[in-house]
Amino acid sequence: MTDANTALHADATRPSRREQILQAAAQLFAERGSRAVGVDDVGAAVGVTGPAIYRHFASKDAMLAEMLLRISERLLEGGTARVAAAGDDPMAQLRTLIAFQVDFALDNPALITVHDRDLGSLADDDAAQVRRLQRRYVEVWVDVLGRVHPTSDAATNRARAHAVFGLVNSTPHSAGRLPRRRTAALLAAMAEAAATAWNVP
Amino acid sequence: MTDANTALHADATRPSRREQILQAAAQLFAERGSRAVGVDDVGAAVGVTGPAIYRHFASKDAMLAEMLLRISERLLEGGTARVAAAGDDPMAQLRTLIAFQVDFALDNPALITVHDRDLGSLADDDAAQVRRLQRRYVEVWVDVLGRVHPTSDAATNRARAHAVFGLVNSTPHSAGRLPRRRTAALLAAMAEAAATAWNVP
DNA sequence: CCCGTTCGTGAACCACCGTTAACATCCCGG
DNA sequence: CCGGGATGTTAACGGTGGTTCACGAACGGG
Repeated sequence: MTDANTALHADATRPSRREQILQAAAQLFAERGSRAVGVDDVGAAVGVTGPAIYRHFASKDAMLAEMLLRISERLLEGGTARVAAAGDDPMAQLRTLIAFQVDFALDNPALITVHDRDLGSLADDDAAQVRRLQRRYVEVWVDVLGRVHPTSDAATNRARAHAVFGLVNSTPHSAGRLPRRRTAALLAAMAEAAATAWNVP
Repeated sequence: MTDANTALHADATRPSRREQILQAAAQLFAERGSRAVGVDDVGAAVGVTGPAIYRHFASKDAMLAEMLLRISERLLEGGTARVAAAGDDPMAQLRTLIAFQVDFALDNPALITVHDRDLGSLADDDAAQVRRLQRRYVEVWVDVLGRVHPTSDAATNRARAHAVFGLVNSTPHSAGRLPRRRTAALLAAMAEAAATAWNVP
């Protein structure tokens, strides 16, 4: 009871502190790398001292784990939902997937950065779980790409998917210099051109 | 004299130990991140103890600095050389640039990984110098892209360049699963398609 | 043959950082 | 009004890891 009540209480009246911490930590982790960021830094970013964090997270690693798990879940969930809502046309599915990934990357450049930089700083089981989710998300892309390129094998389409991710996830390197609308349109056009490139073995 | 002799001696008869260390360190840094790798790890990877490294490098940071500086220099140098040797045709220039970047990324996935993950772990002046080199390399691309897309402004072409880098530098995520030739061809085709995508503001 | 340089080792030093413990404060429900 | 849980604070502990030091061995040239 205490457990459920606590959780409810925390999640209902307090989307605050815990989320604040996660968000601030994501920002700091993206800027300097999780290992270079101290617990005190994260605390300071939300106006508390370092050890206060342990009232909300079991450990620094648990913070990172929850962060990465959430990202992977959001991507997988959003990706499958978009594809499901896109009808049967493979190109339409591809375009929604691209739009989804572009939006996510533009909305959360910090999460994108942390997502593929600090996976290695995770405990083995957490890392494995994140990788499972990532793999499933990649498979969503591979399925769609497989319908766009019926003659390519899965390995090729996996490489294609990773290449498109790399393209879209370049936002942390080029963000802010261009108005968001233009960046989104540019990335979407480039991603579609890359994903549908035809003169390939 | 001592200095010159030492340097000559070291570089002539000994492309060995120092280079070994840099290479092993690059590998380890790419796998776990520079901050997660101890000097003992690097030493062990080349068959010596940790402190032995200080016979070859002033500090762990100096190692990383030299590593990143070399990468940036090789990219800038190679890129400018290729463009210069490619004649006046913008598309030919773009294709050599792409081929160059693809080859580099496939030959040195570890360096690619470290290059944009551990820049933040560098002393301010070293980081600034690396960034200067990076920027000049990007400008090489921006110039070429500017001739391919005469109606786009420089900011757009910078975003384009970063997107292409992201695409090509996805090799660490998808390497090994496909034969190198096929990966190279695929990435080159995708990169060219992305770089020349036309339906853009 | 011996001196100095190079390269390496093992031990010790020291700073940093994640984590825990002990103690305050605030606030809400009975 | 009062007791307990949630939330913080400061101080301290302990491990890790970069760096330095004092010393040894190989080795090439005068």
